[in-house]
Amino acid sequence: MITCSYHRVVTKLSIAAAAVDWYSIGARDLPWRRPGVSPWGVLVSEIMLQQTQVSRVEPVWTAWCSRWPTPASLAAEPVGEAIRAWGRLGYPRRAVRLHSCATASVQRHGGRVPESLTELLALPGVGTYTARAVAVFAFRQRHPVVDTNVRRVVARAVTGSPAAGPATTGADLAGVEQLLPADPESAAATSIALMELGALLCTARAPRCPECPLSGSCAWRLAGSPAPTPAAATPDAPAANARGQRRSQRYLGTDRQVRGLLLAVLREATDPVPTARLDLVWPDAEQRARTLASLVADGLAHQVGTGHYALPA
DNA sequence: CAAACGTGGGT
DNA sequence: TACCCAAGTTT
Repeated sequence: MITCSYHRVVTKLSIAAAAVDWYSIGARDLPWRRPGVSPWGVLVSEIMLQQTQVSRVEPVWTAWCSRWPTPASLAAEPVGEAIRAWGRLGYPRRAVRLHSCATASVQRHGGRVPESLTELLALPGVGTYTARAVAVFAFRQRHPVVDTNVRRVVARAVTGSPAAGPATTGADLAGVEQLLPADPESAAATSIALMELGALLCTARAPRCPECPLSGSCAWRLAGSPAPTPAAATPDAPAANARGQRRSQRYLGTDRQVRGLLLAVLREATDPVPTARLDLVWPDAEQRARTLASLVADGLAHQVGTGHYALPA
């Protein structure tokens, strides 16, 4: 009873402390973590890092923050410039939303990134994770910050399961809250450490348990590191069908691919592109028309005159 | 709530 | 080589 819950608290605080200790020697030196980075720099990094590897974000973030060191500097340029600077990071609507974040910061928040969770959540492209990441990493507030890495670390170290279950924001936040020290600064350090641990050691595919500071108390290890249940279908990667046939390709031939092909042409052009040139990137005229229209609807492309397209002004 | 949304890293 | 998965958000 008392002893039991006491040990439970000690264990959880130990997880936080061990992760933070490890972080001081194991963490990467990432540019957006360096002293002096503005809240805007943090916001830019968090948006870029959504579903995107660190190694791909680094050069784009550096160039972006050098060119647009403040929300006002980006808001002063056409959104098309943001889309161009986004390069091949993927999910280019994030560039449009980041430009909108800049505009909103200028119009509603005096040119600064807002500090409250509520105001952050009101920014386009800023959801539960990103709002908390900015509030904690840029403004040092005390909130749980739960991304896919943290969910996996907690699933293994605390719950003992091989992988994180489907995202359940409420329960995930409550679970991590239990691990955080009371002091905001320590809580922030814990969140970054858990994320880094998940990214470098407690990885999804081949975890480096021998190097992990939590391995001694990890519930998953203690249970014998059971393998995850086989064919778990993920949203974007459906498992084999009922007849056991090979799974369908996720990307080739999809609207996603065609959008990417089309947008790449617009991004690299300095002048409006004639539709005849866009016709070259994909043979199916109907799919081309559909995806081009979707790019325009998403604010990623703009029709110029009758037969030309360009990045939006 | 499931599906859509890019592009490439790592094994 | 496949194929999973990556600091998620929106509709």
